[in-house]
Amino acid sequence: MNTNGRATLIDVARKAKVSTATVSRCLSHPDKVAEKTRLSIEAVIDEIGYTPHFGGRALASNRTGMVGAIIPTMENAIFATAIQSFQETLAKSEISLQVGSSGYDPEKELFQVKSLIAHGADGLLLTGAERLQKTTKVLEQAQIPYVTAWNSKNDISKYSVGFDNRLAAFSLTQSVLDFGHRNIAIISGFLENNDRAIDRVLGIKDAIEKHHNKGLITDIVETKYSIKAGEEAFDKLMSNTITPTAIICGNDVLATGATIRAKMRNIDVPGDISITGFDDIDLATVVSPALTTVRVPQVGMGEASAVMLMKLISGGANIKSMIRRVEFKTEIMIRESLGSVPNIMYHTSRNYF
Amino acid sequence: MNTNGRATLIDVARKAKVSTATVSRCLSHPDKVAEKTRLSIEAVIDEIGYTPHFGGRALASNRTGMVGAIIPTMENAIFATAIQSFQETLAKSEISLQVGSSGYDPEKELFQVKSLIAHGADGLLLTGAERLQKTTKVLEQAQIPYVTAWNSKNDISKYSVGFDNRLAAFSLTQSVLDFGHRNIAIISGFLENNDRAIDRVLGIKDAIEKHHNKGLITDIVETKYSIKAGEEAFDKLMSNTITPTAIICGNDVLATGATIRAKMRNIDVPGDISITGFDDIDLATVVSPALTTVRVPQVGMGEASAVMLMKLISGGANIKSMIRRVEFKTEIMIRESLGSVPNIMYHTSRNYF
DNA sequence: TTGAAAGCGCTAACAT
DNA sequence: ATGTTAGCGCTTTCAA
Repeated sequence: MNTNGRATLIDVARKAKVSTATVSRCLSHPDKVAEKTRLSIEAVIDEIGYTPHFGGRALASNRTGMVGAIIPTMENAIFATAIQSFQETLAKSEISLQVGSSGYDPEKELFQVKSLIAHGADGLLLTGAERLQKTTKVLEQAQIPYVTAWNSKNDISKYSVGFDNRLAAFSLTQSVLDFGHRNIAIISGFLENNDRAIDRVLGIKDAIEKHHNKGLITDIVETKYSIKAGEEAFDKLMSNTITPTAIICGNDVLATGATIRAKMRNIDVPGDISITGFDDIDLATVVSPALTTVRVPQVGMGEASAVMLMKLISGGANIKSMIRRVEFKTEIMIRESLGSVPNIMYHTSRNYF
Repeated sequence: MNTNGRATLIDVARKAKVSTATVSRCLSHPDKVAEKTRLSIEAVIDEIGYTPHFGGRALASNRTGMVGAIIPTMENAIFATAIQSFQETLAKSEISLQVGSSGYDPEKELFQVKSLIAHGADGLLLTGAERLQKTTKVLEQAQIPYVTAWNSKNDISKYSVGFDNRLAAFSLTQSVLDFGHRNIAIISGFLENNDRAIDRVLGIKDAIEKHHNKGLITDIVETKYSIKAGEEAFDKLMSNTITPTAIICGNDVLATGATIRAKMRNIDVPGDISITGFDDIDLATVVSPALTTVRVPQVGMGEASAVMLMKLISGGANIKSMIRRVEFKTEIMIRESLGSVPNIMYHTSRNYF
């Protein structure tokens, strides 16, 4: 018993009449201990409810069995789901996960990185490719392995798991153009410090350019990622002098907000206006009409980044030969919220009734 | 430099020409160090990118500045939101959070509890009041402070933050009965090992009993918490010989599934059948018709449990006088999905057209 | 297969 | 205000 009344290795050793070394071995390399010894040690451990002290272990072995992940927020299902599968994959190898959220703020991210390193994370999962120079410096000085997720571009020298946001947005926009839309508005998350959001906007512009600029971006509203913000952005767009026939949203949460507000205002989707999302979370199919969106491989990314990070941590010779980048494909999910451009003639004639 | 090339306190001390104690003090109690000394130490720390080793600190001080939380799953927004506010509240006091998920499995919960204790959690947040005896034993033997959330009953001797699931379900069911419903079905999460789910079912039964059993529970379907499961449960209920006029669901996710499936099958909600949820997450207002549900104080619970846990950890004399239980009120949100019992006459007559 | 003992990096009590 | 030093609980090398 230590001064806090907590059982220690020594207590176990005494009670089992073996040395601390044997108890330690029994825990870390059970196969190197005689069956009989092992059983009696395990009995004692159970009896006095011993759990190894993490600090001692970390100090002696310089490994914690813990990795950290920093995501913008757990409130968006897309991150929650990915982090859940990340965690489940780690748990299979008895690695635990410490989570921090940055709230899309690079300063907060730096703070969390420092905190996780200080707390002995064996490795880190970060969101997106861009961060403060200082953060990168801290990461390198700590020599801590890390994987970035959600963005497979702009990240040549590092380990990353993700998809091409720009390309995905490009494909989605092509579908929108194919439906005949020319006046397109964008509701995006704040672009500053958010490479995923920036890439998505760039992808949209790429597609319009490729169509010889026959498309027009009527407006870009930047706002926070919430349903309410999506609703307000929709209002803003509809109060402009040039209104869009299609709204491309930075994610499903924003698109859901826009769709809800359209319904409130008796604006038909997609009859009067088309709306698209990004991510394909549950909301996308629950809202009515169901959202045309981009399916993002949440679960796959969680698993792949866990596997990559674990390889990086166990290190050794195989690191040089390992895959540094996993790029997932995305899929455009065409659903009801995207339709043809409204026929102006019809609209006009309707006024006669 | 240690063997891993990581900077240590000694490196800082040498470079700053002071003792390790002074560096340590500079980090933990900056006010006890001369301004000048502090500045030069901080400069060195920045220069060589030193971050303190968590294990060493934990070992020496027996505090980690980390707490653990175990929730069933991050995929349900109700837990994600609560855990987010829990984390934000902790972060204000520079306490970090390690999250584990149990998947509603008490064995997994035990595993996570052990893991978090082993990793030096200063305290724990657990979900619900019931757990394996063994888990309780481990918690007590480790003498680790913990708070339970989501259930304010059945937990007299412990520290808890939550609300009365049974009472909330009771009130909700009263509303359902007030609308004239007598044939009521339940779609619940698996009841085994889930005290919140059990309490909700009990609350429903309480209300029906109070109405002199004029109500009838036509069926209880237990299933996992997913939209798809809610859909399938709806099908099951409609294939019974006695069909309900109202379905009370264990949470919003299940209710969303049921509502979606009703729409698919051209069954009008609430015209033909009423549906209620529980939690009031985003889904509840996004699905159409919007769900009548119970608003659960997600953010409040997250904050309150963080505050309570931090008090418990800092300990001292104030523990005896502190509040051991915070019980939040819930609110019934009446929305479109709950309506009057369908008029059979009308239904019959409709067949004439 | 097991034991003895030397640290791992840090904190805090005590000494200066 | 700063330095000295004894551990904190564990792992791991080396020896038996």
